[in-house]
Amino acid sequence: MPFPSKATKDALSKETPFAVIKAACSNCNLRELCLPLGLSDDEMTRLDALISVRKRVKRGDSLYRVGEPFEYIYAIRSGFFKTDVLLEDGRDQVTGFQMAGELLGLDGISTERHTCNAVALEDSEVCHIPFFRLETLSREIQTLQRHFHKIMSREIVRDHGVMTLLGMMCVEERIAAFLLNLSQRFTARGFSPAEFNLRMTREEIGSYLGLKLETVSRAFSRFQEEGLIAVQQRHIRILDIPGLKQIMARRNH
Amino acid sequence: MPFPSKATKDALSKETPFAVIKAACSNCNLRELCLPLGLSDDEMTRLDALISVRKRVKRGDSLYRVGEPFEYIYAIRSGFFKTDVLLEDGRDQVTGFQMAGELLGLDGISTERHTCNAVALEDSEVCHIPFFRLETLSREIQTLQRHFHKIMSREIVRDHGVMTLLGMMCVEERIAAFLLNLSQRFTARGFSPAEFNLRMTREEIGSYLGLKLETVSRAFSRFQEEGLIAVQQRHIRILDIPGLKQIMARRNH
DNA sequence: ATCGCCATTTGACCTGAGTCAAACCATTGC
DNA sequence: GCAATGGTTTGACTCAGGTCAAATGGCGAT
Repeated sequence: MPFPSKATKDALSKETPFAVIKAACSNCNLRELCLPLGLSDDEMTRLDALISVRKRVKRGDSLYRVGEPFEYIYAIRSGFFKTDVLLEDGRDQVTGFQMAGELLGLDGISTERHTCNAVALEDSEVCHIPFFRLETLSREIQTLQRHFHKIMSREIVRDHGVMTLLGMMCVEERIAAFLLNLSQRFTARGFSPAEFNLRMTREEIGSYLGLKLETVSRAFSRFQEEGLIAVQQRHIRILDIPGLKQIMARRNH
Repeated sequence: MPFPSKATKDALSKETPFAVIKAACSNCNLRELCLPLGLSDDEMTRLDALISVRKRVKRGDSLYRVGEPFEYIYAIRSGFFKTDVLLEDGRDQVTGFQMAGELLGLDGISTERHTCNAVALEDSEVCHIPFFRLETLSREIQTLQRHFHKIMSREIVRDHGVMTLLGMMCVEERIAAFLLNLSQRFTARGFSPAEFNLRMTREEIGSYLGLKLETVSRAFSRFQEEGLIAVQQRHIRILDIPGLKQIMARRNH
């Protein structure tokens, strides 16, 4: 990257409103990862027409909260989110981390109310896609319909993966799986597979992986001692990807 | 129920092929739980036209297996299924239990291959719904499209619930949640909320809940001692529904 | 009716992850 | 520059749930 991400972010935040509004799927560099995948130019223009709003969400702010009426699904243009559900007693379970090109809000379709909270873990930009108009359009454009169904199904498959992780993996396997997953997703976005900044706290990682923050911290330290990774606070360098993969293979139980 | 379930099952299995083929959504008593919800008579007839096949799956047989090409989604007409994913080392995680009126196979849409196994836990009957024709039809019938999207979204929300369970509930909470969930689903199907037969082994329950079979067995015994339930092998009588709910509320951690 | 096979239950013991507590470190506001 | 804040690391100890093993009980096949 020519600029550190801080600088890029500042530049973006100085864009004129005009520029922000004009931006849409057709000239978005995420279109191969996001909803418009596979659409013709003409079809993409029609999808563009739906997405009138693109909004900034500041780090720590929520995009939507449990119980709010469902109206949009959201495509992350830039930034990083977590979704979580709260139990009555106040503690919460992180159900996912989402990055650029991924969709948020699919959980709301079922009851037309959001069933989780989506919180920005860094300053982010999201495209608002009016869901009911998206349904209309996907009745007209088969490619769009198909791809939307695939995205929903992919979310179900991802969730099954998390269940497997929570149901039968030990600490080290969970952490290895987590790091490899992030690495793979950063790679798909043109970033380094081996070096990145975590946007979330140890506690959030722990919540996602069904562990306590101390356990996450200890696992990172142990991986560091073993030369698998180099951790410095939120900065991670993966030194031995095959080594991490092997941790998940050698199941000793 | 006028007859014990054994007798009903035998009667069904003696139906003529003719009767089996004619049966379809329009005269299915599950239509209010299943895909056709909300369709007009005319629309339902068009959905019927897709569903040419209804098949029996014997207890222990699989409806589909990981890696098989995806072509249909399946509506359970009668019976009981589990879905599971296998890890390389042979152990498996049960990702769900499905009963009459629920859909199977949504996981396959994303890659057009099945990503889990669906196994009948008792002799069952399923309607085969050719997915690509369903997509076509749902481009024409808005109600069908909407309802299908809701079903997929509901599955995502359900999965989040399981993550919460696996990520932060203790043994007793998991078992209570499991029993209450079954109770509620049986109720929705017109059966007793308080008395039913488990179709799955302790091991399968354990796999679903992230526990070992011995732990499941002990929890059942403890609940029995406390007068919350009466267990006799696979037969469960829930004696104190509020008591079970309270277990999930009084979070002591 | 009986045999053999599983599923289930129960007990005794063990261990991996949680808990509690203290120290450390980086960042931000004054 | 310093203090306050909040995230992170590390250590010592505990315990919920896992492991291993043995006894029991149902049920299908013959």
